[in-house]
Amino acid sequence: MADYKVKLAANEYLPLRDVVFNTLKDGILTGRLRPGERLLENQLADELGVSRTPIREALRMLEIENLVDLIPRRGAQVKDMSEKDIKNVLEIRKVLEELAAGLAAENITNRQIAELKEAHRAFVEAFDRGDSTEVLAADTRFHDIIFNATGNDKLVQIISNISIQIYRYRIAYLKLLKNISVPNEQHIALINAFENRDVRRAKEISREHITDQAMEILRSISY
Amino acid sequence: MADYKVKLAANEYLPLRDVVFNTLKDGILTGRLRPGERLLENQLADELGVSRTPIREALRMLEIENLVDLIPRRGAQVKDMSEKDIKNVLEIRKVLEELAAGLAAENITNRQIAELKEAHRAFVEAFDRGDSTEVLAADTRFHDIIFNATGNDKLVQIISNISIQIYRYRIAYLKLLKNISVPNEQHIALINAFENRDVRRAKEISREHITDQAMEILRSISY
DNA sequence: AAAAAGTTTTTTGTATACACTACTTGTTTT
DNA sequence: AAAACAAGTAGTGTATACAAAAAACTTTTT
Repeated sequence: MADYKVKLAANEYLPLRDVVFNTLKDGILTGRLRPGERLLENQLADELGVSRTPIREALRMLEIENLVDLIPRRGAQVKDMSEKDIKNVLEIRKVLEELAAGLAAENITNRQIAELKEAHRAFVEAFDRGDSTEVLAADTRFHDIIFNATGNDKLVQIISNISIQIYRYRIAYLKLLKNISVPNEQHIALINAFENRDVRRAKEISREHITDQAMEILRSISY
Repeated sequence: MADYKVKLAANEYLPLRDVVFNTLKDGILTGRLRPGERLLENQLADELGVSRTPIREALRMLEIENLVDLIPRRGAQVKDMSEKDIKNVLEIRKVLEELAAGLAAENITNRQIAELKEAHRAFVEAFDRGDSTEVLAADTRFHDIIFNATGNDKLVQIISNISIQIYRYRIAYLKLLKNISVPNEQHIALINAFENRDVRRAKEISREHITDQAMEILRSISY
């Protein structure tokens, strides 16, 4: 009874490489580390209070995750994305989200639909409060529930992977969002389609939703 | 004039981590390293004649690439895929290949169409010779030409990433392939759609092609 | 003053050392 | 004989050392 704490502590172990990986990833996603910025091993090691070994391993992981560019003997830098890259990613996201919406409509549970409603409520409420960080968090949660409802783990992973690449630009777009009515209606319509297990309609709304969002993101980056 | 060799040599440099990464990747794809097999750092270091450092970095990369599983303090092993995982991947591949076929129909050059015909010719010829390795190589080439014709680098990368995960099982399927007439007709019809820049038709055939292939792969693994 | 050559400094690449955890084997206890 | 315990062994995690290349800075040459 008293040893659950010990067990928890045992599971809390994370290799330093993963701590570094998460720290750098977060830094890149939030924009604290800017595109093009050099990532010097010694400097990072000093800042994070570890040796170069876990830093280097984390950089290799970030390279494969497409968050940093790595040139042999030259070092690493935060990946920069061109407008074309963003367009390309959004194009992929569109078909994957559509696939996800269709699968979710087939497999979603009532419990998950309730969670979806709750996430949407938080989304609207955060927007009214003007809390753009929470707007993004709630929106991400809303979509994550859908992905998990697909029952396709690989899809969850791939969408999360490509979403991460454009996360920075999605923040920018949501901060500029003045009117919530369109995404609001789309979320409600999507929940509705799920309640009716209407695959065709869920795909249709999803496609629309991502297309609209893509247009807004692209507009917001070409200031 | 004489220094092109020097220049080549200069560009030939690859860090050991990348050499190790490529070696292990190839081993996993060809099946020399079996699913579930443990990858011991010391053993690999001895076999490849390098220290543990590049081995470890390569293992981190392979983890993110989803080719190995990595449990902290326990080590790495070649990733095993369940039938469900394979189904999941094929489901994703279907929509991405369809997207690729549509984009390719819009953007493909006559030069690329010629390459496509050549790859298809090699495919048929290898099949007639009973050379299943070359069948797979030619088929891969055929699809790679299409991906590159999309003009969407991110798509190329993601499809290659997920294709790699099921590469082992695609080999098995192609080795069992007794009759080439269906893929043969589909390839020809696809080339035809490209020649006419017929987006809708290209997508349709692609969907069919991958659906058929998926069914065959799934049948071949559930012996 | 600009270019070239040489020198120092910074940074990455690789190997190695040591600590600590997980596993194995053998022993003791019941 | 099974379970519990205790070495001993093998393996991963992290830090550090040194080599080699790239970058920055100086000096020399023109």
